[in-house]
Formats: sequence, C-alpha cells, structure tokens
Amino acid sequence: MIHQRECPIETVIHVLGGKWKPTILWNLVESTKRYSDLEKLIPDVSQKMLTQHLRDLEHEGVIQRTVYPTVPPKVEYSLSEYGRTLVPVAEMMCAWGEKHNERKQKEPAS
Amino acid sequence: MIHQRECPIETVIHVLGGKWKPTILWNLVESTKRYSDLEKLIPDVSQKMLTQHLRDLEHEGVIQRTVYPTVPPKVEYSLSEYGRTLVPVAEMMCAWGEKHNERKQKEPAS
DNA sequence: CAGTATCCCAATCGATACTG
DNA sequence: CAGTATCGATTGGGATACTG
Repeated sequence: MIHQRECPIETVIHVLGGKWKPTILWNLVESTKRYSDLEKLIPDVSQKMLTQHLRDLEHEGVIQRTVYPTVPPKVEYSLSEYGRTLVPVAEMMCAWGEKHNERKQKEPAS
Repeated sequence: MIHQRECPIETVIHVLGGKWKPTILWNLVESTKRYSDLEKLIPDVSQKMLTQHLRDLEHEGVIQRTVYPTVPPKVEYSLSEYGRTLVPVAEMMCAWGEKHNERKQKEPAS
C-alpha cells in the first residue's frame, strides 16, 4: 500500500473503513472488552475479520491490547486516549449518516 | 449491494469512500466544474472512475449534474445545497486525518 | 466533449479448519 | 481463550479501445 495520502479524508476512511471497525469502536467506547466479549457482541463477524480489524485499529493507535499471561489466556481491548479523539469525528459522521439514511428512505424517487 | 446500514458511519464511508470522491468534492466546493475540468484537475483519475464516482455522488444527492444540449455537449457538475451539509463533516474528518498522518510520521516505532 | 464497454489485476471479506 | 492458515467469492479500480 502506498502511504502517500494526499487527502486526509482517506486517512480517516482507512482507519474506520473496514466492515466492522465502527462497530468495534462503539463497543469499546463504553468499556474495555475481552476478545470473546466482542465476538458475542458482534455475532456476524468472523474471527478472521475481528482479529484483523483489532490489529489494524491497534496499529493506528486507536485501541490498546493488553495480554494477561494466564492459562487460559486473557486479552483485553480498550480505546486509547488517542482513540477517544476519534470519537467526536465518528459521532459527527454518524449524525450525517443517519440523516442521509432517512432522506434516502423518504425520496426513493427523484 | 445490501442497503441495510446498521451503522451510519458506514453510510458516510459509502458516500465518501471511493478513491477520488473526496478530491472531487473538494474541487466542487469552490465552484461548478465541467467534466473536462475535473479530468485536468485530477490527472490520475481514469475516465471510468471519474464517471462512476460522479454518478455515485449524484445518486446520493451530493452533487448536481447539468447537461447543456449543445454540440459538442457540455456537462457541469456542482455541489448541491444538500451536498454542502457534508462539507463540515468532511472538514472534521480532514482535520483528524491530518493530525493522524503527522502523528504516524513522528512515531514510526511505538 | 463527455462519456461506454471490456478485460484484468488487486484488495476485501467470508467460511472452514486448525493451534499455543 | 484467543487466535492463525488457507481457499474461494466478491468488489474496487486501472488500462485500453471505442462512440453519440
């Protein structure tokens, strides 16, 4: 992947743009969650995508991964302080998205 | 494509998430542009993608397409009033994206 | 001028099976 | 419990050629 991002909007889309990334984010806003919690909270996500998205978000510094070296293993995911700076952006996107969805329902023709 | 959008963030990503869509949007914020203007302003976009993205944005109601039935044809694209409601959202995304890009440059390690 | 049409490659995502 | 590995289907995007 080329890491010249002319447009910073693409950066946000890159960070948030994965099928389950927004959902993961919302779930971690409330509180820290274990891997298995996220699996239950997001029933339709495959293990592959959940793991991949968690790794991506971790790499971007948005979430933190904490491993407890116990048997069986315990891994917790939480929003980092930095990740919380993304929340207002996500909320603004969410607000526009909601209005847009309503609008599209009202005018199927145009 | 399934049009159930559980998360409205995905809606925004769907509207703005195409390789050249943000760029197209920025170019239309200033003023109305002709198809050929956009081709010149965005040299790396292929005709296929430019046309496709313009159609997408038009379908979402973000831009307006005006055809002048002259020979040769003249087609103008402009941001709709509705499309302008998306600009503040895009700007907020842009601001976060810029900071994020700076951050990533500063800490290549972690 | 403003597009279409076609072919092809790369990335994304899902399903399934397996493991420290 | 928390993953990894592999395969295959779908989608996004680029290159080229052609048209009302």
